[in-house]
Amino acid sequence: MPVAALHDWNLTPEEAIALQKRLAGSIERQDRIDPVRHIAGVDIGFEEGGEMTRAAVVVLSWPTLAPLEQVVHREPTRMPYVPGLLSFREIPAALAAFALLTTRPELVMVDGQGIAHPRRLGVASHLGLWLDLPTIGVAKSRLCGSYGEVPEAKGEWTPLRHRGETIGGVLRSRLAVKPLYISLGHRISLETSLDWVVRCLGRTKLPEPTRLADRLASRRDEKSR
DNA sequence: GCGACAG
DNA sequence: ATCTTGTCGC
Repeated sequence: MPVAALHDWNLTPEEAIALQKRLAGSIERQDRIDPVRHIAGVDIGFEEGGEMTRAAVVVLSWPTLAPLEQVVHREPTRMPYVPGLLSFREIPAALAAFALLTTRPELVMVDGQGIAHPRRLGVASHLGLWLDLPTIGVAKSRLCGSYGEVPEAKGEWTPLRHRGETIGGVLRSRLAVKPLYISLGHRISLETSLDWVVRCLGRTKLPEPTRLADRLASRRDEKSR
C-alpha cells in the first residue's frame, strides 16, 4: 500500500534520515511475487555537472527480454548529492519517467542499492514503496557492508553483511568482471531478487533491463519521445 | 578520531 | 554520476 510523506522532497538531511528510518519499516520482503510479464529497468544519472537529472526506463517483455517501451525524462536537480541520501536526489525524475509509461511492469530493477543501505532504504527500496511494485537494487559498487571472496563462476554469490544482518548478495554476473551488489528493494526476497537478476543476464555484466536503461540514458543526443 | 561513501 | 581514445581480448 502507498506510504504517506513519500512525496516530500524539501527536507533537511536530518529530516530525510528520520524519514528513511520510518519508511524502512514498511519494506516488504516476500518470497513470491505476482506473475511477471513485463520487467522495467531504471537508470538515473546526471548531466551538466549535476545540474540536470536524467531518468531512463525501459520495459522488457518476459521471458523474451525484448524491449517494449522506453522513456527518458530530464529535469533540474533539486537536491545535492549526499552519500546515503541519493534517493531524494534521483527519485523525482524517476517518478516523472514512470508517469510517461503506458505499461505497468510487475517487476522493476533499479541501478543502485535496495536495502543494502545504512538505514535500509536505498533508491530501489524508496522507489518500490512509492510505486508499490516489487523492486530489486542492482548496484555496481558497494555503499555499506562487508563480504568474503566471490566465487569466479557466473551466477555465484556471497552474502553482503552489515551490523549482523544479510542485506544483499555480491553476485558474479560475468566471469572475470567486478561483481554486482544485489539487494531486495521492496515486495521481494533476496533469493528471488538474485534469481531474477541471473535469469535476466545476457553476455554482459549488467542484467538486460538495467543494461538497456543505461544504454538509453547515455545516448546523449536524443530527447524523450 | 580516521576513513568510507550507491549515483 | 561525468569528463574522455585508444586498445587489448574473447
